Amino acid sequence: MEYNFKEIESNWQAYWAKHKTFAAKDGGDKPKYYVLDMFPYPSGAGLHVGHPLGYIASDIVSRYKRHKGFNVLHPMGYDSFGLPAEQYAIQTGQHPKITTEQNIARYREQLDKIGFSFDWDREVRTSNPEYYKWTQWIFIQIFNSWYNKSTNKAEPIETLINVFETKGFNAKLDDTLTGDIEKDLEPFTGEDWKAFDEKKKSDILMNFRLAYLGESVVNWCPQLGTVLANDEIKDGVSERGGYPVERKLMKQWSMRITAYAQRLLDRLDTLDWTESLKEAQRNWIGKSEGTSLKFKIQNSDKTIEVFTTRPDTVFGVSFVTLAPEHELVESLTTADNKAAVEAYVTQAKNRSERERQADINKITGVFTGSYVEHPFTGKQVPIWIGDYVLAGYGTGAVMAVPAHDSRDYSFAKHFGLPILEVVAATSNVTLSGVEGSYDAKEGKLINSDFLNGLEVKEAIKKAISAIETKGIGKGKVNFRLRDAVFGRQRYWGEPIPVYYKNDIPYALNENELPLVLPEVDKYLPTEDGEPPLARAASSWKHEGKYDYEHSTMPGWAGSSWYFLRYMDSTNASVFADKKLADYWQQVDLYIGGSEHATGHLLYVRFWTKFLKDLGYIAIDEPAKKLINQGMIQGRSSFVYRVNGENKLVSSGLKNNYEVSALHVDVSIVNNDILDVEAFKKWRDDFKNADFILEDGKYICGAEVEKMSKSKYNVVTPDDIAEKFGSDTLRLYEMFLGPLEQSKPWNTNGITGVHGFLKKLWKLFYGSGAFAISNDEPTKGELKTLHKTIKKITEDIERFSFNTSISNFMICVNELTDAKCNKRAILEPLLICLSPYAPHIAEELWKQLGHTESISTAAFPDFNEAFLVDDNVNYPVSFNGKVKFTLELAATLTAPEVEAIVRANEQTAKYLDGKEPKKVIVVHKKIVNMVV
RNA sequence: GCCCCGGUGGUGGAAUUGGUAGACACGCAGGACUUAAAAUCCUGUGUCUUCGCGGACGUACGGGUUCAAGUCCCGUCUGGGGUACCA
Repeated sequence: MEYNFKEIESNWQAYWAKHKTFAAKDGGDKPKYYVLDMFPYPSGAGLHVGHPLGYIASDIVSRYKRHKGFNVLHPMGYDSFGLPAEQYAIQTGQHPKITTEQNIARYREQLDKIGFSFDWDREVRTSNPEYYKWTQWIFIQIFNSWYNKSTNKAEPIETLINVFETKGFNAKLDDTLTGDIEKDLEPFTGEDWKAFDEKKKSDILMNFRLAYLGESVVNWCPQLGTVLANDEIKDGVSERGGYPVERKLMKQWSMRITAYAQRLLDRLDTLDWTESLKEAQRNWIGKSEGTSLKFKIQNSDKTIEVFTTRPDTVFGVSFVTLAPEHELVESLTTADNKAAVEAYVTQAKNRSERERQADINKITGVFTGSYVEHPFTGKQVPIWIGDYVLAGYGTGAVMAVPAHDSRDYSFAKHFGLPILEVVAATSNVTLSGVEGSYDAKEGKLINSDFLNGLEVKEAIKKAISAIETKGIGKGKVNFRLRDAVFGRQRYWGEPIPVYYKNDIPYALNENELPLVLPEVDKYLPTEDGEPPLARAASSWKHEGKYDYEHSTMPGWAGSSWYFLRYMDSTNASVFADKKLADYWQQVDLYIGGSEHATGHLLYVRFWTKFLKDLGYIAIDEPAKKLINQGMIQGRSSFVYRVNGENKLVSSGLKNNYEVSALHVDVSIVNNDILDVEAFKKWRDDFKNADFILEDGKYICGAEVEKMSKSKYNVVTPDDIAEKFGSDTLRLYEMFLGPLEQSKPWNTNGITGVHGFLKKLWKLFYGSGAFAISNDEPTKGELKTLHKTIKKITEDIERFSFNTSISNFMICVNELTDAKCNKRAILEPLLICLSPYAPHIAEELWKQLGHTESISTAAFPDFNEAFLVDDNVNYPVSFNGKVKFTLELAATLTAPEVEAIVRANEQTAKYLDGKEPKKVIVVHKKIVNMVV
């Protein structure tokens, strides 16, 4: 019988679905193991071969862990809110719900064909009201919480109200309450608080709530009609669609992720994630330690506060620079400079994000006309305005030390400001002065009064203590991380469960959830620029009276807790039962793309810590181990048209002509050879074209690009499954190379893995009919088997799937050579292979007479005894170069080996009568003679 | 600019702790079977040199440590990704 993969695969997929073979049990004696894939956004284009790469890897691990006796949770779902379905809705009027459902159906069909062992009973969809009810619920918990710096965790807002009622609040003294994360507020007493009206109380609490409504400069994307988070912007344009982004001051819902900055940073060290990913998060969080320092403004009682990481260079300050948005700009500007400053500030504020990035090297600024006093020398220091200083970071003002900061240096050079050197570079570093500044944190202080002669590190300490003694500043930590903007002015997202009464936002009660997304007539903003939900406003009101919030949640809301919902996906009374959450704990293995490094993976860590703080779950990190699968790029094929003629020239001859390259559908190209007839059919306009061939073939050009419809280079898993079967697809995707590595898709080697499966089949069906022997295996056969078991186990444990496939090939090659069809060998081999190629493994397992799925079989143990060789093949080298090998008994000791090698006649040849200076024998490894 | 990860045959890649570089697969060449093709099987395949035995070279480049380096150290070049006035 032939290896009929189509029949085998569809049969077993039906069997698994019918018997719920892969349903996880919520408890039991087996240890648990949770394998999670980053769930997909179901796009209209369907899956291409790049998407399942990570799913195949996680499926192999899941199946392997089941064989190893684990209770495995391996779920799948859909991140089903998002922009593409909404953009499509705007164009066509079709409800995004319908588009989304169609896309999900298509995804499901494709996923099923690959034979994944998902527990589909636990599927989640973020756009289902039963799901987003709990996303809204979590939002409300966050809204109703504040961050207590002294206990270092989130607490219910009531505990804060309690403090206000009894002690009041004073931002200057109350470090524990503010923790440097909130804005300055007018101090008030407990009595004051009780006397405040509802609105005032609400406004004050907004400064502390972890989900809050606040005015902030946001990234506004006019084309998408919404604000975007920093991680949704790439190169100054939106990640989705590539539209320009502007800065705009808006009232917005935000999440106070900055409260968790330190914890998000600290816990990274304990995670088994790749170093590059942890590094990306560290950079994004961007902790920097320094000090605040106040400069007194001349002829005024006001001060300018700056943040610096180099207080040691304070004697090198030659000017102070303010951000154009700084609140003191107006009051500091003297009459003479007023016109220039106003013009500059207006211009700076209106520059879009993209313009700022485009002329990053263009130095602009203006003098205010005012001066501050140097806190130690008392000398006057001019105050400038420059847009290289960011309003949102630190205090929005810097002390400029041009000799030791390259940005200050460029500014000083450009405007002819003095450059004062205060750190002498260590001898091995070139001194500054000529071109550029000396930024390094090493060297000795000079021209710096009481700091002279100190090393930079000591000088920093001494400067901070001097500053603190003088009461003009204190040691401080700053983070680059910003609070996450949480509102989106879009339709297809979770409604934010808030309504407004007398201009005060109130969260809904739990029993009012879910707040279901209302129907609207159009998916566009209203005429006066309100978000689409405002279109429903006339009938969509809380208690029939109060307006709901009209913005919706961002894409990352639903994905920030979905790993918890899988534990208890259908529970209607809680987001996840505490018992189940305690049982499944955290994700043991999480696989997904590295593009989520600073978005999803920070947010999900944030929400997990929050839920832990409030006692809903026991863990504070979502995933113990995380692997980033590489991207599979497309490999585009090209034909070359001779300009101005209906003539196509093969790639190797194209240099003889003036040509333009045209993308050609990769499905009609095989090993770079174009199927000319198919091409004529595909492009009707070329049906009469001349083809200039080389060696009778039309060779296409190729280039690696992103896989996309417009480049005609999309290969779907369905195409491959149709031609070779899903087991071949699974093996081939793994065989391509290391999981983490990005690589272009190329089917050139697929026949190799397909041939491997056929060879395996032949071990059972060698003579045409199924034939298996119950004979005792030979020593050699056992060695082959156990070597394979050992390698495969090691490979899976270190996620090296490509080498597993090679090892299976070696094994089957050896068994084929040995003409082995023995049950004692083939049965364990099938179990090893079943995580990789489950359909063929199940089928042959059944042929062997088993009635239960192979997934219930225990993974075979490997026995070291079968691997021990009687002989060792010693490479003998002279001066490190191997000249010959010698097969010697393994029982020989190192000195015995040396003696035999010395006595060998070939050795004599290479020694040429000389006595070796030294002989190294590494037992059971190698012999090296130094001549 | 800064940070991270890479660079090995014609190609994808292997070499887990410093111990026979190139496993496995593709491609290519030759052969068997076949009227023919497909499928399958066998042999060869890093480069240079040699009729052959053999020899020399070889993991981006230049140095170093070591009996021994793809692997460790220093420097350079180069590709990819992230990030960017973060004081």
